[in-house]
Amino acid sequence: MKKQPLAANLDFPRPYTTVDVAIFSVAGDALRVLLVERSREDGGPFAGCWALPGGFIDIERDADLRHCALRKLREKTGLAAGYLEQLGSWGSATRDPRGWSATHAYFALLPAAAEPRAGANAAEVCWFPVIGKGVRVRLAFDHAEILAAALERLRNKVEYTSLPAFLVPKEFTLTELQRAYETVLGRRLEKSAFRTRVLATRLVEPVDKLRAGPNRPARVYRLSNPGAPVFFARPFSPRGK
Amino acid sequence: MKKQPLAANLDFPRPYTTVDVAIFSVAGDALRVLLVERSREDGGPFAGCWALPGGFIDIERDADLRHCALRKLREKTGLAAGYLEQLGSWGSATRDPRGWSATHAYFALLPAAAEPRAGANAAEVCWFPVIGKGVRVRLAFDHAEILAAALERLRNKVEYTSLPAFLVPKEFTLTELQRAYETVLGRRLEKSAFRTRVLATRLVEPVDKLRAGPNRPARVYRLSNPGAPVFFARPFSPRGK
DNA sequence: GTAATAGTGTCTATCAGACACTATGGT
DNA sequence: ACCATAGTGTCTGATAGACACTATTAC
Repeated sequence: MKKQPLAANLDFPRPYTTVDVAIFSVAGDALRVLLVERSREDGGPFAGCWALPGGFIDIERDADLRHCALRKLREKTGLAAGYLEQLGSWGSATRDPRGWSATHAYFALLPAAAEPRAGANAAEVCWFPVIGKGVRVRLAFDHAEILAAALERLRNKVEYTSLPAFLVPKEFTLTELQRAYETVLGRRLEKSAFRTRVLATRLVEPVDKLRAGPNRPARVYRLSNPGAPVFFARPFSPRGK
Repeated sequence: MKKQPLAANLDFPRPYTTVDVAIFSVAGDALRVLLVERSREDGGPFAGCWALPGGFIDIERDADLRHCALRKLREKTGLAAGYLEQLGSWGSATRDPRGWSATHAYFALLPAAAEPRAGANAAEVCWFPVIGKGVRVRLAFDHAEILAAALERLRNKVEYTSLPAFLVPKEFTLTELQRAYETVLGRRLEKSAFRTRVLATRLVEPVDKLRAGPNRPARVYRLSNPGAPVFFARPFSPRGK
């Protein structure tokens, strides 16, 4: 049985360590995810392939994993995330052809209105519509698997949390919020049940504004506590069983 | 703006990478977690301090993160886990005094009967009762935080999954299963509601045995699908709101 | 008034919790 | 017969979904 290495001897090989972020937003009636095109010139693997934004941890600049994820997000979108959650980690001997590597994956939600200024390397960044469990292009590394996990987590949580509130502008009507839920879930919800649920929690609070239109104006709301999501007691419709 | 390193130049500093496992089981009416005492001789940090079992990834032996976690579990308990789930990852410049490090944390559930043979280094391994959000001893690194997160995840999931079935021997009565739920939750459940829920799902199937006692014998059950946990449509009692 | 969407009230099926009841073996 | 625990039946309160109804603005 092999002993743990001594403190004086920490020079055994270590995995490459990266952070990747699945960044979602809604446009119209579609959920979309931000992807970057990998360089064709630096000789790295999966050249020209689309991938989740991410990269190596910079131990000089990143105080911790979350800060690293926030930095990736900022560099690609120029925006602060409405919501950032750790998704999990993927590590194996084979996921990167250069050797044993592990990535810490996050997922982020951006409000619809906020169009990313597409940071430093604009041409390489693009929104892709989500179709089923992923996107139509082949992704680098195991990013298809990570994206599928992010989508599963997002869709699960939408059933019993207020996460879609982070996909909507700061001020919104209840109908707009309901549309965000429906876009992520891929199915319609009952207006009455939706409003009852949302208003029964302390999720939103009314703003003293009305949204005009060719009809009765809608009350405008904002999040009561923009920092943290709300958990509902039950999912939207009984599943499983 | 700093560029990603070229493929030819991957020699920039990388974080130390470890895997840690919070291993739970029940004994009597108490939930307990397995801890190891850190060596006082190898000059490593937190000497003599209790810690979650874990250590550096061995890129020669560990095919992936999960295998690494299974290896740690096997080395400390000599047992295969009934359940092993990834919990999350913790990484920062300061959590390990030796430098930037990241750990991939898992949590595992062991059946009550299975007493660990306490692997290679028996004297250093010990079960500690869980009290509130952790244990009574000070833990190394940020392991108190990781343990608290594991407990929170476990207690949350117990509300709407069959996880406690992995804390119970292969064959069990419904009352024994209910006790496992109650031990983790820290509160009593209604017998009738509990049985209805458990039997309504395909969680368990009867074994052709009875458990004798100074009373009416109880039917013995086993898991229908020992591989995967079952998710219930609702938590045990409405929370939140 | 009409169109269109905002917002509310009512009914019902479902189900968890409560609790009392019956069942069955050991002594 | 009695005890202790296994296991079941019934009632009730809460609530999500369904759906119809009212409200309010632009035109």
